[in-house]
Amino acid sequence: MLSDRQQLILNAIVDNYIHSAEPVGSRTISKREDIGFSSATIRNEMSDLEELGYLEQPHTSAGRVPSTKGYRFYVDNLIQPQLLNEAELGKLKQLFAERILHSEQVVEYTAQILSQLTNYTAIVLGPEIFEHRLKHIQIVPLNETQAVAIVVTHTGRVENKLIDLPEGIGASEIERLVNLLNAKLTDVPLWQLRQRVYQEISGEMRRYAEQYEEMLKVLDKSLTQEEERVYLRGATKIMNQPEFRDVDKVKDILELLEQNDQLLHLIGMPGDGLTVRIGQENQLDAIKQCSIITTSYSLGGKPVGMVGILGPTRMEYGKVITVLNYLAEGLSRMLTSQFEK
Amino acid sequence: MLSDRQQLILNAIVDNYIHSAEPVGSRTISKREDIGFSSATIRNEMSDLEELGYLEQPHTSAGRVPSTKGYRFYVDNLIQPQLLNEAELGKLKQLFAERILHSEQVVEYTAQILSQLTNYTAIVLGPEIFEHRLKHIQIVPLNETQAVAIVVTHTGRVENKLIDLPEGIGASEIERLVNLLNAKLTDVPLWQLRQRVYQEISGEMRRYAEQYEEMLKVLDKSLTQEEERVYLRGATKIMNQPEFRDVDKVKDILELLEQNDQLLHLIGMPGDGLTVRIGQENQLDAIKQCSIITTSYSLGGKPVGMVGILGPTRMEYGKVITVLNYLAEGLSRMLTSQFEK
DNA sequence: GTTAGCACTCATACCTAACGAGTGCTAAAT
DNA sequence: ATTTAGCACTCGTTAGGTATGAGTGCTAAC
Repeated sequence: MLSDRQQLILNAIVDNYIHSAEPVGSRTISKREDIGFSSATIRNEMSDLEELGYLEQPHTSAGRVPSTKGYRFYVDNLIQPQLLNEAELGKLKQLFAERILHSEQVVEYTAQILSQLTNYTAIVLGPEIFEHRLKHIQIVPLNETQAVAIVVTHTGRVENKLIDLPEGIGASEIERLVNLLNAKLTDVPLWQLRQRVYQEISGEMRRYAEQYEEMLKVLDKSLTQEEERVYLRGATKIMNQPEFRDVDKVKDILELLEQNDQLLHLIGMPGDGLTVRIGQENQLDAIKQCSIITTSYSLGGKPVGMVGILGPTRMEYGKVITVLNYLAEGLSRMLTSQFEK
Repeated sequence: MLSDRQQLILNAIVDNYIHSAEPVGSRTISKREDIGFSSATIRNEMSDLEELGYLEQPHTSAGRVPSTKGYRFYVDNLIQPQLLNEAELGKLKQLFAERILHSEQVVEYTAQILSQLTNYTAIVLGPEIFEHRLKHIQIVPLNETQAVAIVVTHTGRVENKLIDLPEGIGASEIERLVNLLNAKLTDVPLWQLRQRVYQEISGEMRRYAEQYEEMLKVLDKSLTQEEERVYLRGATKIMNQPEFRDVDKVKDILELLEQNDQLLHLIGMPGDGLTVRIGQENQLDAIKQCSIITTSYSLGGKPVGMVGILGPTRMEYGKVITVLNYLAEGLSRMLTSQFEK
């Protein structure tokens, strides 16, 4: 375990490096107000910290830089919660004051503001719709073979899907089906829909005609649609970081961020609380020099989505964590209140 | 006007530069198979071409590089239509073979394929819905104060908007309104909707109650929604270009591309045919070292959307133009056939 | 245990010289 | 009148060599 002084010094080094982006030397630390030792003492401690794996030296005559282990210790033990200033708080409150918005849009704005506030890249995973309850279902035929199935949830989310109609089905039959579905399935949570369709409806429907068998398959398809929506904002912010002035490094990262499915991996699954993945701890090579902080937001106590920040390992962990917590909480409150109406 | 030989040489220089990205010297040109002159002769011609403004010299002891004017002449007069190879054609045909897709999704894939095929950045503007005819309209109340208005067009496009309900309006009244709307407005082109609502419906509605006045405003709002959808793919491709190995240059461009409204400016309005904007000809500083080639695709003869490519001024104009034309035509055919059903 | 002092390391900046790609001009060849 | 060979000249790029200084590690004194 690290001594108090070692912790003090490690903290000072990480802190300094986060703001300067330059390897920090013993003299710099000894000059800090909160440190009362000479550079020689610091040097000795630094040497020890390096031996223990908390610091690294780019080359012999340079200062020290925190290692992944160093950041990890910093995040787990040293970090102090940071308060937001007026302007920042204002922006956040403004977001949650918006009223006439789909929950989806709120999430989109959240990503925007998250990125603006932190100057890092924001990744937000839209709320999973499992918990949402069916408000209305509609099937609109376009021609003899195609129709659009539309599902509206009680929070105002609208999903739609183009479907192929079974041959020989008529408008009136579709209408009958839609009425039946609305009568039986309103207020059923989406995650139960498939099951309920089979349990309650299929029996009744089978009476009508064998086309319904086909129809059922189609319905099933349109109900299980569950597109993952990830919002990415401020992807270019990484280029403001001095350690990413190299096109090749940046390219790998941005190419990664261009792929939606990779974003899903990065952001993780709802349910994990605040998670910090630092540098080497990341699986993907492209972001081994980055850190990702994520947390989930919830709806009625159940986690349904994620908000996250991607930045350099040399990230302002304190601030980012504060902002993320604040936003996740706000989002949760907002969604929950919408949910309970 | 340029002599035949000058044109031949200019063509050779642009061609060479496009593939090498290095200033091209007189010897390089004289060694080409299609050129039968010594380097000295080429030098003299180059000197003339520079004086005329078609070429530029980065510095005295370097070769020549085409100026914007040079590229312009190349594009307008020298370029030869390029044929696509098997693999490329295959990919394009595959796209248009897909059947069960919203037109919106086809457009999205188009951007993807465009970028893959050219190795440049693709920008595609989704089809404007003016021409689309109303198939179905639905208003789903969520609670006492809010509802979702849904508009389905006959091509299967679904628009939805969260709206505030006027106070005191009941579910049955909404239903009556929706029925009225569907009865009167089906098959009306979207661009006429607002007008028709006022002309035909408002009179009848006014009879019911004064709430409808409020309701009308809301409807109007939800019908005029017309979100511009721009699809951007392969934004990072620009980093493959040797002249964009500099983070600062790339940053400006990518930041521009992050802003949806700016993308709209870049891509232009449907209606313009094939347009090439080269380097300095672009308004925005960030892309004065880039060229943009756009063309529109249409629906039933009327232009409704745009496809475009953003690349370095040193772009493979011939190939890009071929691909764009091919895709725009294919898209038009596909949309039109869907439209006519 | 702490600190002052000092030799040592090594990335960076700066300078200079050599190199060579490419030009422009002139004079000879066609 | 063109075209071309020849050659001096320009200037960006590269390589080598040195000075600089930030920072270390070690030792000896406090």
